[in-house]
Amino acid sequence: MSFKSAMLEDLEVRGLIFQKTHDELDEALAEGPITLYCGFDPSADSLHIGNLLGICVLAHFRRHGHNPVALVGGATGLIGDPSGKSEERNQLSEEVLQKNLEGISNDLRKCLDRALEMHPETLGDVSRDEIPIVNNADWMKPWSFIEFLRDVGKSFRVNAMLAKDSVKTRLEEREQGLSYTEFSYMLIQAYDFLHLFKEHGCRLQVGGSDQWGNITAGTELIRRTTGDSAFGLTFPLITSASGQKLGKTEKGATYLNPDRNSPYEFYQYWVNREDADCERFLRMFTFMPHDEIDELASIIERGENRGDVQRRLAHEVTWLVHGKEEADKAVRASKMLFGEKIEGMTDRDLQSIFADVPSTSIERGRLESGIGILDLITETGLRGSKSDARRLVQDGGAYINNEKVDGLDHVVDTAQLASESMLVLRAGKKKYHVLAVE
RNA sequence: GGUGGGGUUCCCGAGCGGUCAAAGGGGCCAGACUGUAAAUCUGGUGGCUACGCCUUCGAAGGUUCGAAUCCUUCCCCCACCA
Repeated sequence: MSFKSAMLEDLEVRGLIFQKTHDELDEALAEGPITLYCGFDPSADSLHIGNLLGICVLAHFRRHGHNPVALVGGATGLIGDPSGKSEERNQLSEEVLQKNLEGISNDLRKCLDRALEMHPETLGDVSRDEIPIVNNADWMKPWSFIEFLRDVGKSFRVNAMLAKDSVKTRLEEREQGLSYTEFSYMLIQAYDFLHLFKEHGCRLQVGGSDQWGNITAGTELIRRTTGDSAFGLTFPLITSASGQKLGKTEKGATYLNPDRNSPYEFYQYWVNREDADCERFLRMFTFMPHDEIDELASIIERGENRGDVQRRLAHEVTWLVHGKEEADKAVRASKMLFGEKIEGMTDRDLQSIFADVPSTSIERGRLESGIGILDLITETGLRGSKSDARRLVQDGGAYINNEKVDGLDHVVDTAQLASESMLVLRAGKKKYHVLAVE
């Protein structure tokens, strides 16, 4: 398939087109910059990796010179989108919602701005204007129920609503059912589109493939009330090559907010992607030139990947979400946390690298006179008993500053500090503990 | 209420007088290999002042030089009968 617009061409290559409402979108995009939007659900105080694709799609549009608008669902968040949900959602209190709105607006703004500082070689002619972040509560709240039913509800056929996938699936699962509240959700999202169309000249809504029903409800409403046509475009639902949902780990979702998941954890999420996912993810989530991605892909194809491709991917995405400085730090921390000898560091460095690692402080005097390794391992809680600690050392699984402890009678003293006042103990491959003298 | 079977270490499960800190498997912990993956392989898996000692086999008593193993009582599970 060939496109007139560079924009759709690019999205196609990136694998980001799932469905679009009509092909005229291509012409519209070729003619010049258009305004488009994507909505984000305030179900938590931070977005997570599952939301990242929407951000990236907006960013791709922005880098092509179009004008994205981000919508946060201050109104819809009070209702709950039934799309793709098997059960009725818990309603959020106004207070929590407010906090969530601030959190995700913050995430959105940062990412969308950083998207412009990356890869100038693929950056088009763009506007540096601040991206509008709008809240649908601002225009939904003033409506009275009666007025909304008369003005907006009139344009919806229940038959059509019932036919939508999001509604149909829920009704078929009789156990769950669907509240009137959630059933009405699509009216609000449809009205959002109409509102943005009128007020911001917004002609395109993008979203995940599960949003198709809500998006087309919007384009229909615009056609009925104004006679104009607006567009919808969805991107595919992303799963890993092995079928895992994007962003999910054993511990749950990985969030964009550094207070929830540190930049290091975020970076690690991407480092741990399978080979088979790397090329796709590089295209979707980074702004690297395609020939550069081709090159990385060929490394994997030749079977020569030693994790470099993942590290490259991780650095790019971490930069987008947490900034370059944090991304670089995550790279350094990863080296330390995966075996590189720790020495000649400052307390500050160690503190930031091992921020999430448990630590114990100890009196300077005790360390000066030396502490047996077995005592140290039990006191720091790395092992629960001395017998257990003994086994660890015998197995060769005990490390100080990433150097293997040589024997059971090893004595630790101040000479082994890796920085002014800290040293790093390790049990096995991953379990770290920071010891600090006070 | 009656009869039969059973409660073993993190879990499952063998053991039925000394050779039992207790087979085997799972899990877990390490190590090797590797790319911070998976798989595989190796070792370990009650505690301690450690070639020895102490505490563990539902609970409490008892027999015995010696008990997870035998006896008594109690508690709890399961099956069948009423």
